[in-house]
Amino acid sequence: MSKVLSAVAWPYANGPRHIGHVAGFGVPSDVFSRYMRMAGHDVLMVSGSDEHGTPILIAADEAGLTPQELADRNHRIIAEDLASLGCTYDLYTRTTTRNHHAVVQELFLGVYENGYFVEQTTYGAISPSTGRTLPDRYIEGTCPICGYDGARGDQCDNCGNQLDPADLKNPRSKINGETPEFIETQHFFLDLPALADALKEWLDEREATGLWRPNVIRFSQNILKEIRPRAMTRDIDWGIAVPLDGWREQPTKKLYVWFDAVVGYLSASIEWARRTGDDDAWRQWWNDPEALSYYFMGKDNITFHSQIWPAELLAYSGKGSLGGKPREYGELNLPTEVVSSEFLTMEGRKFSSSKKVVIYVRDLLSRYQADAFRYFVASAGPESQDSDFTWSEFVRRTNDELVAGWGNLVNRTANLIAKNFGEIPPLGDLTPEDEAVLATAEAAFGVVGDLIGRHRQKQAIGEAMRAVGEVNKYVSDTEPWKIKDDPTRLGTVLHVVAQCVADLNIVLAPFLPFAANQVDLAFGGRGEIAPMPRIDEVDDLDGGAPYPIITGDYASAVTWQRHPIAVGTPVAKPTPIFTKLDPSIVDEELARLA
RNA sequence: GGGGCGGUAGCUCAGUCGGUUAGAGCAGAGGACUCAUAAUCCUUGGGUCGUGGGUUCGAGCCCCACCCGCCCUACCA
Repeated sequence: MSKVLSAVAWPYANGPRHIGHVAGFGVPSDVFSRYMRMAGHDVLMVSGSDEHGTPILIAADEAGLTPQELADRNHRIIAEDLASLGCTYDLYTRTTTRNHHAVVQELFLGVYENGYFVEQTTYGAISPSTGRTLPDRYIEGTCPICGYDGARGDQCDNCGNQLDPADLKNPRSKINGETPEFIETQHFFLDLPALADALKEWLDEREATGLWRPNVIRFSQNILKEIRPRAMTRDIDWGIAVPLDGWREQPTKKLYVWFDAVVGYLSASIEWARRTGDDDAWRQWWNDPEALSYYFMGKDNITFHSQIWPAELLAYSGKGSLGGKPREYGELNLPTEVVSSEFLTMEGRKFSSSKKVVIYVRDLLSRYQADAFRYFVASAGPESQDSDFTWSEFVRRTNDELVAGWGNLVNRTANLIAKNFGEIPPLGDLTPEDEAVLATAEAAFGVVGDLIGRHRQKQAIGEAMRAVGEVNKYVSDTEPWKIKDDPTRLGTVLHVVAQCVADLNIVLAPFLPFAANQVDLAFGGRGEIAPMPRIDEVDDLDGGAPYPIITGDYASAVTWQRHPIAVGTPVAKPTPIFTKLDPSIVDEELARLA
């Protein structure tokens, strides 16, 4: 039994999230966390909405809202979506809480006092009308190399060269068309070179475990080679103030959104502890070197989780080449594992909200079962390479595997028992094939659990479904419908099948939590083996505005082992648990994309 | 441009340290069964492992070059 931190990527709140996002971090992190709880570990699963930064400012301007209003709206939508998916966060919060601001500033001060910030003057573009930084990608003009007129400040899409926005001819703001002003501006840079040795040591140690996905560890080691200081402040009026005299008062100097967002893992843990009434409870996951931490994200975020965030933690803890000592949070644990997924594409194309190549989470969940989507992601998601979501494949996986395989096994088993006994019959003498199928079902706990623990969820659910197939085969082989004149043998067979179904239902529960409860209910249980998250409306702990969070009581999760079924438990004729999809939905959904 | 990942059956993918005849699911073909949402079970056809070289007794796997897709590299997040 270990302390396990499940640190889940923070969705950016400039709009609702699409299914590619939740396929990358949402479903895998929940499957892992559910399993680890069932296996007896003490899991703390945290995340929240990432609400600062330029894109939110721009989206708010376009919508005629303040950034806070926009963030409020999207935070609620994203939280509802994640809860509907069944994601069991101990706390899903947001970055605009006063607690988060205070924790970020404490981290900043720790890093600052230990000397890991350097002040540098840079030359950058601002919008003359707002005084805000104009990020390179929001400037366009004529490429100085090829003369293409639609070049962005960071790169020319025509010739592919990387550019400096100051070199663009006729530069203009993509936001409002005005000519940017180039000014000198002071910023704090995180002294990554002073942390490089410590980062390398940590990565080497992690690599030696052999547990990280190869591309993640290789990529992480590689970016260490060209390490340089990175700006951690911005000229922007939406973000967290720099907690230093002379900076705090400046309305357009804020911490870089990425400095702030990754601190969310810590601030959310602290907020969770404060809400439980034990203010220091978070320290069991952060200060104890034995505690484990797993970070779930898409591959575009690897650099922030295997370099920036560990660097912040090392700097705060005083473990870089400049030394130093931690402040009140003490020495903080570095990630045990950065679990990065690849990308999901949509009918062969990249997701794009503007091009309408998109399926929002809530649209999908309004028409289909959350478990059907979770099954698709677990069995066909972008776990270790990019994968493609197509509606025809979604229909096929749902109908041919989930409904026809697992759903049918559950259904035929409950039907046979309801029809012949109305309750779980007693077990008679066991034949070798009875023993074999029981052994297969029980072995699934070890096989599937081990694979989930090693983040091989595709293989894990494949093994679970293979066991489902073997039980289906057992039913066909024993032909219980032909042995009605031998009630003892019939009862034995049906008891064996019911036990296997109960076993596999637990094994599948991390993947299919909604179905797990329905199956449990169908076989006379209370339907509570897979706990569900809830949304609470809470007050800000430090006097800010109220907001919704995801939380829940997950202690009741069934344990990861065979629970012998009780003879005499009533079993009624079931209603099908999974909905079979009409193939015509493929055309309907494709029409929505056009 | 630089770094990285990938390309295996019609589709989606697995393939450990280089080792026998390259696997699974689905789709296709044939059969069995009837408890079950026409579900299930059995049998079966299907491959130039992106291309071209190389190393080796032996290459899907290692090396080189090239083609294609994707990610990172940027003050997006």
